[in-house]
Parts: sequence; C-alpha cells; structure tokens
Amino acid sequence: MGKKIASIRGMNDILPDETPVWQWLEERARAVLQAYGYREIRLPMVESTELFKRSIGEVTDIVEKEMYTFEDRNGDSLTLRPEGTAGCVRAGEQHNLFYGATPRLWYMGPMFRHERPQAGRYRQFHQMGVEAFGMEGPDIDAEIILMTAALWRALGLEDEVTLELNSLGDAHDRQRHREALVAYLSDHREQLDDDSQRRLERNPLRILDSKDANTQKVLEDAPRLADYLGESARAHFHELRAILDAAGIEYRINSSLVRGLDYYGKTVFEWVTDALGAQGTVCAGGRYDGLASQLGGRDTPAVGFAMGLERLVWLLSRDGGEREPVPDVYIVAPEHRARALTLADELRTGLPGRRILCHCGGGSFKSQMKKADKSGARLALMLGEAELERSEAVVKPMRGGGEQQSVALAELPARLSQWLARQDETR
RNA sequence: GUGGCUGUAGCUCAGUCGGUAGAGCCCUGGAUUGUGGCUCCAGUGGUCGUGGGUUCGAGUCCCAUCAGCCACCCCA
Repeated sequence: MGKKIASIRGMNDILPDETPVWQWLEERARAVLQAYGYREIRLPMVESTELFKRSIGEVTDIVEKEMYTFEDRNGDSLTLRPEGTAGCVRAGEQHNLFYGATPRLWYMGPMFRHERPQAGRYRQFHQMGVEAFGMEGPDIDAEIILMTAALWRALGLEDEVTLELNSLGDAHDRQRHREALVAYLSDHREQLDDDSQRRLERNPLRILDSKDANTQKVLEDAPRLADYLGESARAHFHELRAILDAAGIEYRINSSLVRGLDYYGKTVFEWVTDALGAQGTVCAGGRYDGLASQLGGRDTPAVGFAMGLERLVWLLSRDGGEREPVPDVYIVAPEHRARALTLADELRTGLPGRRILCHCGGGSFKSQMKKADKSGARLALMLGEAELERSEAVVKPMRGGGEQQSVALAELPARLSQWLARQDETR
C-alpha cells in the first residue's frame, strides 16, 4: 500500500453530516436574493493574476503574500481567486452588462487565500457575494444593507450579529486625510507599537484599529477621516443613515472601520458577531465606484458585499439543530433482491418527494432491521417469502406507536402515502 | 509569515518512574432459525501523525517534519 494522501492544509472536506446545514443556508439565502430581484452570475475560479493586482491593490496582504499564483502551460500568470468582486467587475465589463443597465448580481463559491488556518478561516473558503452596478445614490447602499438584514432574519441569526458602518469619503478626501494622518503619526513615531511603525509607510489606515494601548492613546488626537469628508460624501452618508433609521436598522458608527481592499470608498460596513472568537466578521462590504475604470472600463458606480459561509455555518451549527431529512421508508428483503429494488423505484414514482431506501449489502433479516432502525426511517417495509407468495408486504412503524400491517403490493403507494401523511400531522 | 498548545482504535479519551497498548461508544455476530430499540455474552479493529536520534528497551525522552486548535498579522 502506498503512502496515504491527505487533503491540503486549510482545504477541508465538507462531510455528509455537514452538508444539510450548507444546503439549508444556501436555499434560504437564494430565496432572499431572489426576492430582492438579484440574479446569479457564475464566474471562473481562476483569473489572470493582473486582475487581482490591479483591483485589490499591490501593497495589500492579499496580493503580497496570500494569493495562489502559478504559471499555466503558456507561461501566463494565473491566480486562484482570493475574492469575488474583481472577477465580477471583469465579467460585467467583458459582456457589457453595465452598458445602460443597472444589474444586481450575486455569486457563490470557493475563494482561496494562503493564510494560516484558524477557527473560521481557511485556505479554501466559501463566499456568497452581491454586487450592484450603475447606481451612485445611497438608496442602493441602503437596499443592500436592508437585504443583509433580511438574510439574518431568514437564517434566524438576527440576534447574533450587529452592523458597523463608516464612510471612507471620496478618493481625494482619503488622500488628504491620509497625508495628515501620516504627518501626525510620524511626529509620534516612537510611541507607536512595532507593527504600526511598519504600517506607517505601507498602510497607515490600518494603524487605526491597532490593539496596542499606547498607539490607541496617540490616535485620540489624530486627524479624523470624518473631518475630511467632502460635501458629496457627507451628504451620501447622511442620506444612507436617514434611510437606515427610517427602516429601523440599528448600527454603530465605527470610525476605525477600514476595509482591507484598496478599492473601497464612501460607504463601508461590516456585520460582526462576538460568538466566533477572533474572526467576528460574518459579512463585509461597501461602495467601490472607482474599480471599473481602474480596470480599464467605463466609470461605473458599484456597491457590494461578501459573506463568509463557513462562519455562517458555524453560527448555524452551534445549536446542533437537525436539518437532515430521515428516510420515509426502508425496505427490508433478505431474498428477492430484484423485486425489492424495483418495488423501491415504484414507490419513488408513486410517492414523489418521499425518501425511499432499499437495503443493500445482504445480511440477515434481523441485521437488515437494525440498519432500518439506524437509518432513522419512519416505516420499515418487509418483503419476505411468505408475503411475496400472497403479493403482500408488511409495513411496520419504526417510531411512535402503531401495529405492523400486511398490505397488498398494489395498494402500497396509496396506503403508505396515507400513513406518512397522518404521521406528518401528528409531528 | 510569528508565537503557544495538542496528535494513542471509526469517535471521545486513559496509559504512573522508559519495560512491546487499554476503556467507553460505534461496528459485526450470538442469546431470539423472519422483526429494530432495552439487556447480556463474544468478536473485529492500532505502523501510538510521520521520519530520525538517545537507550538493552521509547506511546513515554530529544530533534526534525506534517497536521489540528488558539492567538497575532490579516481577513469572510
């Protein structure tokens, strides 16, 4: 026997015990997205490396050290997508989806980042993302946030998450603030922690959410982005808040909320939970008006967000809720395998939507009954020598009360359907 | 990428001072020759993560490596 091959670090199998939660989550989310009129787009998992460098930003951690980048056989540099927005913008541009249109799109699938795995953070992880193009007013920002709130209600998570909100202003607002911030922090360089000193050149905004106490003290008197917002950004943010207030959405203004990707401007938001350890962000997004033109397309305002599905699944799984449907009927038949299998198919057509399991793999009558029990099936259907001679089968309720009964094969679909319907009611 | 903790049966874990591995659950069979669950009995299952080293002897000590967890960095 050869050496065992294991999955790649940080790239996990999602096992049959877990897939019901995933499916449940995906179904619920799809329904909400659909109700808001958003349409699905399916995008490649691999794009040209250049796309991510130009959109996410050359000096971000994602691009500098987290991308899965490789050369294909032509010598082109390709990258496994670390996020979905860049590819979505690229596709919209390539197929003229933005031309005179204001598409509302969503997508779902795996993303890849070479980070150290940790609770709620993996190298292959899944996001559901939403992007709305061509609308520059705060109403669409609000709609998107309202939609996320509806999503939490649909998932029963509304008490688990809270909304944080900020405005990053226009590009030139950020530029002026950034210069003032760097100037101020440079004067206090010695009082900053090591990480923050390093960030001073590379990504000064990040210093704002440093956890170092001294650094936070220095920051108290630092220039605030809010004071640098121009008239248009200020009005945009004001109106967004007015809509959210009118809709009864609660939020907290977090002035140190900065997104890690360079393309964001104006509105940024995060839904966070304290139930997830260090990875509290469950959904994050914002406005990125400059991205389309930055990628060589026409100017197209845009807002979007992405949710981390592993994190949501984790929240949903904590209660250990049963979402796996049990078999309705389990067919036990030590002999007459062909008859058992064809009967199973007859029942599947006769009882659409029901789960019919036919025992396979041999074993005594008794051991097959044990399997029926273990499967959690509601009814066992026993098909033996004596029954078949009379063209009958024995139906035995496995859970709850009730006596077993002999039923003519011809009447099985009707009788089983009645039986199951009655059980459905008393549940 | 940095630091800390942890890897023993399918699962949860015990294993003392270094002396060639155990429990519970699960699984299989039987008690009950065609009837699940409860009970009792028996049985299967291990390269002790992997590779080196020290030792007469390593699950136990040392080194490396891989993986998992937690935190940092960063992020969904």
